[in-house]
Amino acid sequence: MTTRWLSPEEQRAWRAYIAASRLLEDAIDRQLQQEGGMPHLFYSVLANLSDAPDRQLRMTDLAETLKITRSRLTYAVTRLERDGLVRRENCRWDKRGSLAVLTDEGVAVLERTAPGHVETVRALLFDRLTPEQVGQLEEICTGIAQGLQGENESAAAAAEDVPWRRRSGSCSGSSPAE
Amino acid sequence: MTTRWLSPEEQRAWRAYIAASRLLEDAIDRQLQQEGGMPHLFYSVLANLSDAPDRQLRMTDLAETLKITRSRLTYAVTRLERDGLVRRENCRWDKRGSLAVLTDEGVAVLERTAPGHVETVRALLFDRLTPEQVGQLEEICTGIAQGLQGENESAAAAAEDVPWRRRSGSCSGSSPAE
DNA sequence: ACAGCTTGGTTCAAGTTTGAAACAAACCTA
DNA sequence: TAGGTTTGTTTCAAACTTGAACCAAGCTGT
Repeated sequence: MTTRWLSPEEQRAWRAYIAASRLLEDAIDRQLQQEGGMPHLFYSVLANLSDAPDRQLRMTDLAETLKITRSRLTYAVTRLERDGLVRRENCRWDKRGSLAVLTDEGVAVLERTAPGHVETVRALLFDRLTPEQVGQLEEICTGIAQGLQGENESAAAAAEDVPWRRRSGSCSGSSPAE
Repeated sequence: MTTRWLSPEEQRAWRAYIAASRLLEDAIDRQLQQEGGMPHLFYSVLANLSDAPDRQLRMTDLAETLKITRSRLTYAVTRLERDGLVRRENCRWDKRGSLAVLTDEGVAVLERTAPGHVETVRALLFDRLTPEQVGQLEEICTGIAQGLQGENESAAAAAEDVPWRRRSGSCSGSSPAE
């Protein structure tokens, strides 16, 4: 079949998206690097741990919610561990498992860093969006993300006998947002 | 001033955005790596050159439209040059300058790779958006991008005597989209 | 109880990105 | 026109990412 190229509208949207996402991530990385000494992803690791029950999470679960590979997470946690912000513990239920635990120092760093980060996200993104646009953005991104995960999961599910997975419960938590 | 945290809606939107952009870039990178042997950024370099008059662009201009640092572009072009897809020439007007020129082989690779790429972008993004959402996405991203550049440029402009810059003309071109 | 498959994590090398120099050519300005 | 600043680009080391092994521990069927 002959390729269906992007329409002018799609093309404009695509280019705008690329530009915006590149600029936004760069800006946020720079801010976090300066004020927190770490890239955005590492901050997200801390933020996610702080939201988790007991401030700890299994590596795979964390990687999954962050949408990154396990090896990338291993690197991040290793670095954060070296800096004393996270500690590793082995999972008692599953001897293969490894838990990343947020240390007190990690909490402190997170609390010190969060305001500047949120301020930045606000200034660069939300202050420039109307409430409707916030809703639109969420809807668009949720759909896209679902589609992208759905692929893997449905493929995986189709290849599996058991379609539902049991996972350690997450949820709740009121802490320095991300 | 006490930090204004993100509202629940903003928080949801932010998380969804992070997830979507991470998954999307990963998927696109994987596709392009497999079928074209290069990451998305490198493809974009080729695509942008192919749109340019004479299939050539100054390094700085290219970096600017791609929203990346000059040193990042230097690396990309060096690699593409090693692979024979791009060639460097020195700018005659400005002996400091360097031009990146798309080679015939570069054109060929681009033409061979573009359909799969566009197909992917379509499947992962546009096929999941209504026409209105495409418009919304463009508007949102354009605004954000402008804001993010505006900062630098207005800061730079404020620090300059001459507010407008002369740049080699760009525009036009009908080629394997990006 | 054991062979074989799956899952959770890490390791390692190769590739890419970052940011701060280093350079050279162009552009003032006195 | 010499000296000082700015602009265009590259270089270099350190940091980060990727993907393909690899290893150990759980699970399965026999």
